[in-house]
Amino acid sequence: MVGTSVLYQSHFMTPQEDHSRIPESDFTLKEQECIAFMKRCKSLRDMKQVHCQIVKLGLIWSSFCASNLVATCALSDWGSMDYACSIFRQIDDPGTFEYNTVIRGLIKEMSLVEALFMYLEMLESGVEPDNFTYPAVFKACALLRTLEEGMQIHGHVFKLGFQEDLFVQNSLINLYGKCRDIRNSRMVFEQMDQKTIASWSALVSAHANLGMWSECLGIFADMNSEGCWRAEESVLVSVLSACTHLGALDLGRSVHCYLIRNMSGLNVIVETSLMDMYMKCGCLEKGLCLFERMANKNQMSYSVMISGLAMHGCGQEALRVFSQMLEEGLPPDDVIYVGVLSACSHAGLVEEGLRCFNKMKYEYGIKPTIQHYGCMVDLMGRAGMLNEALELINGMPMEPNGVLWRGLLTACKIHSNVELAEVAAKNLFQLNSQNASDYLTLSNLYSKAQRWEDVASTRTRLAEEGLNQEPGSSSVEVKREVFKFVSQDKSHPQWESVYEMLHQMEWQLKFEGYSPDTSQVSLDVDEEEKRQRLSTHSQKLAIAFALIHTSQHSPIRIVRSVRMCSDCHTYTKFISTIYEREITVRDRNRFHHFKNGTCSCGDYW
DNA sequence: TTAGGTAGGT
Repeated sequence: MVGTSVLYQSHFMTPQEDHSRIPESDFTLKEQECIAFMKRCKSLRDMKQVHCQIVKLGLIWSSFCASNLVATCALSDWGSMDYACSIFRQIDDPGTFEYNTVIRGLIKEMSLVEALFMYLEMLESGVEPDNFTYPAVFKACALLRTLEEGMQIHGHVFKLGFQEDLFVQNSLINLYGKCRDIRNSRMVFEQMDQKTIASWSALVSAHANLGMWSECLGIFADMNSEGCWRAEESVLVSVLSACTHLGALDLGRSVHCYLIRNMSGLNVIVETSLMDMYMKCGCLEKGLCLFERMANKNQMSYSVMISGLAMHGCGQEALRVFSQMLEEGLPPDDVIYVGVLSACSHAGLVEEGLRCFNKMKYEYGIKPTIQHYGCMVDLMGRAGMLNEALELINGMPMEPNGVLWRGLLTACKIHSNVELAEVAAKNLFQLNSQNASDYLTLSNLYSKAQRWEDVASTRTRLAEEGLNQEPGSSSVEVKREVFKFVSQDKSHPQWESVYEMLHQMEWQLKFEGYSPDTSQVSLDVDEEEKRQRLSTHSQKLAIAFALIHTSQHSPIRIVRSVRMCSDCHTYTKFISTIYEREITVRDRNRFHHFKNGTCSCGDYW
């Protein structure tokens, strides 16, 4: 039974109107009419009118009507949880449906803890949950990332025997996924008799959330092989994200083809992920083309485009897109400014970068984060403003992290400044950096300065710390297969033909005027040994392999695990002319596009 | 008689 206090708050009825009980046998027809009216409500005001009618007709005594009233108020977009709860609280004997509705309503307005308390109240009141209760409760746990409570409630599911309900299982996959418990997420999935697109989707998202990109693609392949291949945008967006992170351009392209064939139009999220995938897989033109054709660009589409252009070294173009965004009235945020500042840094646009940094702080009131400072240290460092970069670090309102000191150390390497490099390295090592490459960078600097004793002591310290440098690698995609090479690699079955090819290439390079820059080899070995080591850097092996196995004029795409040495850079420029190939190299930070003897970075990287 | 899971892109 519902009391009357709330009802009289309505503007549409007065206390003197009678709402005496009508016989239950007359409920059905009038109930249906009231429910039909509820469904037509477009606002809380409409709802209050229907509510009055219900009271006037005496139907408020019908638990079906009262339940629907609570449900409509709790779950409609225009609804009000306060109103829904006030009706709910006046129901004498709320049952499972009423509790389920209120729990869902609370989750809808993100009152997640309250939703869990409502579930507890339900249990304490002796109202038995059903298979509709748990998907909602697990959703609350998933959003709160509360694994412990989620697991306890999973126990209730077993106790009540809902463990085989499809919706309960799907919500559990999601719960464990969100709580980073991938083992249990998979276990629930594997124990399911029947799997729907939502089950696959939840499992793909669980892996995507953890950055398990290869597994994500594996699940997607299983999903297809089990005949569950349907246009489900959310799954495809996760798959595109995996392609982006792994550089799996071919799969990304096939997802794009599928979307074009099967969808009447693409929404902004799908378009943005496609654009991101193309840009990060090296297809700048394709990304730009998608961007230009997008009907509705939002802040994130601009952000993806700006950071994509930054990675490709197109600083001016990134700044143009940024201005376009501001002209369209979209406000910049801190993430977009990371893209803008890194665009300036990669393209050597020092003045623009400094101007943007100040504008961000003073015009838009965005407080610089450590990422922004990282970009600025990079920007100044690359441009040779090493003391200014150090000053910026020292004046930061927060403690500098390893990324910043590493940025300064790399800049010192570029500009051969051993003194400042020692300052950067000292700070970096104090942060307990477990990165062997930092020691090697310092050692390379000492080697360039021919300070062999310091080279030896740095390498000894590296050994003492027990750090192993994972060898830098270059991967190349040939006929849909990825081949990975490390320096001086002879592990590939065809290594002899690769080395033969390298030999032939060297002749051509010599003829064209290339001479190896042996200063890039930081070992105290003779000149011949240095040349030999230099000629078998992983990138060169990957290029030789690609030249053997790909058709004439076809582009070569290489993914490096570490930054390119300047000799490999020069070498690749020569190769792009001699063999008339476009070569794209992606390292951790950016792309280099080699064509006709030049590189898109303009030799600034 | 009422309802539910997945929902993504920097």
